[in-house]
Amino acid sequence: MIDTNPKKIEEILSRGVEEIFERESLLKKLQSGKQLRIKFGIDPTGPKIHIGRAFQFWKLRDFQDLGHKIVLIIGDFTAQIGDASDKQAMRKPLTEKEIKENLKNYLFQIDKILDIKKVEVRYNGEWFKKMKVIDFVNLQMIFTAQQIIQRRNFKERWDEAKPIGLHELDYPLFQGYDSAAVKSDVEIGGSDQLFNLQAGREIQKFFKQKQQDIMTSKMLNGLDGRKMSTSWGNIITIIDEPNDMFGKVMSMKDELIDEYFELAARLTKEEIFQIKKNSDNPRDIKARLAKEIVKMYHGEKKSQKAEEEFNKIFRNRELPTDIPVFKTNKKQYFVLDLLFDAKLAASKNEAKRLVEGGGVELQNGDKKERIADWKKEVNLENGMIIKVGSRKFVKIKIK
RNA sequence: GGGCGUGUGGCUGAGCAGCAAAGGCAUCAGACUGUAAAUCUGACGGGUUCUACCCUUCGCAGGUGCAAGUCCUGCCGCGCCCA
Repeated sequence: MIDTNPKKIEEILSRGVEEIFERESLLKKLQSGKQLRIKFGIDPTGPKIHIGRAFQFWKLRDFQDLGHKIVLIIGDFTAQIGDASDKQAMRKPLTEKEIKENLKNYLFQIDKILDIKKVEVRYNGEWFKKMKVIDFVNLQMIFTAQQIIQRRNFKERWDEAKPIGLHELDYPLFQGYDSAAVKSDVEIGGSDQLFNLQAGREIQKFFKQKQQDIMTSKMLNGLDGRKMSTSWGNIITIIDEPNDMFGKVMSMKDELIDEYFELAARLTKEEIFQIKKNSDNPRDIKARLAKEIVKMYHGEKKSQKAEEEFNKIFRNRELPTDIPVFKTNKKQYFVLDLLFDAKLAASKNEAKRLVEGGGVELQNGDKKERIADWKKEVNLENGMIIKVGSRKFVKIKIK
């Protein structure tokens, strides 16, 4: 029932892995043939899972495929606190309503990667909501203030005199206590989670449990090479539309290709080697990577289509398959009003800029006309296409 | 409770009383191409009768100036230090 194939185990312990404590112990556990409890905690803080985080779920999937038990901790309680990992500033606590909403979306997305029916899903409110204050204080006694504060991102904020919420210091305790509550054998997380994962080991020790082994994964950088972050807009989420997903991969920096092959795709080393052998043009390698990533979340067919669509629009500069339609009953239109009304520009000033920059083109059949004068009034015809930049199109429909 | 400091456009961060407000990042357009990459160029609050004019912005509310992001007063938020 438990797969102990050495090759698979080796893959699990190496691919995309940053650190393991204790490696020997974990290896033995995996070889033992016993079913392990693999803990993974998520705070339903944002609505979407990006492909960087998805890597960790794929890692869990590997464990699941070997027959181990995935214990997914939903931090409905801790989400109200806010983890300090990876944060330079305090995080706003979420309301219960937001948490519920996020959670629903989360499970739907996780199901794309894990077999959710086989996962043990636990909410940490289950134990925290009834924890007594005295028990919590006891938990705090396991650590000294120095131990907690020395953690890098606390230290940095401390040194820079930036605010650190007192409650934030408790976060590692809560996450660590989760491990004791579910008696986990292994916990995985991002490399920014190392501190929290280790707290789990300490707390398990305190409760005289066997200490979990911990594994941290490498962090996938965003498309521009900076840290992935929703606010940077450099992420790909696993529910992005196929075309979007494909395009985003194509737009990433060339230097990131290897990283994405390792963390965002599931191809074997041999396959990757082959791809690189076939072409040394980054465009082609990226296209191959993009296709693979889209396939993981949308399947072979849609992935194929996304590639065709991409080539159509950007390589051959043709029109996309689906063009939004702008319905109107006016046949004469001032360009600025047209762009504004068709939502191709957020304001008339912006429309003006676009025209002045030479980014606006009208297409009617084979006739193409670049609009250079923003005062111009144009005659509309059914089926006419307005093109703004290289990727915004609108088709005119006259009522 | 006391002292000091701080609050600027999507973010960051300058700003001597005459600025729609430097720089950086992000964004958008153009050229180029291997692509929505890199590089270069330009734009980047809104509106209009459009090389000009008008309106709205620099935590909030008042005040002094012909003129205030810039000075004064009072609030509010945030930070540090002392208690």
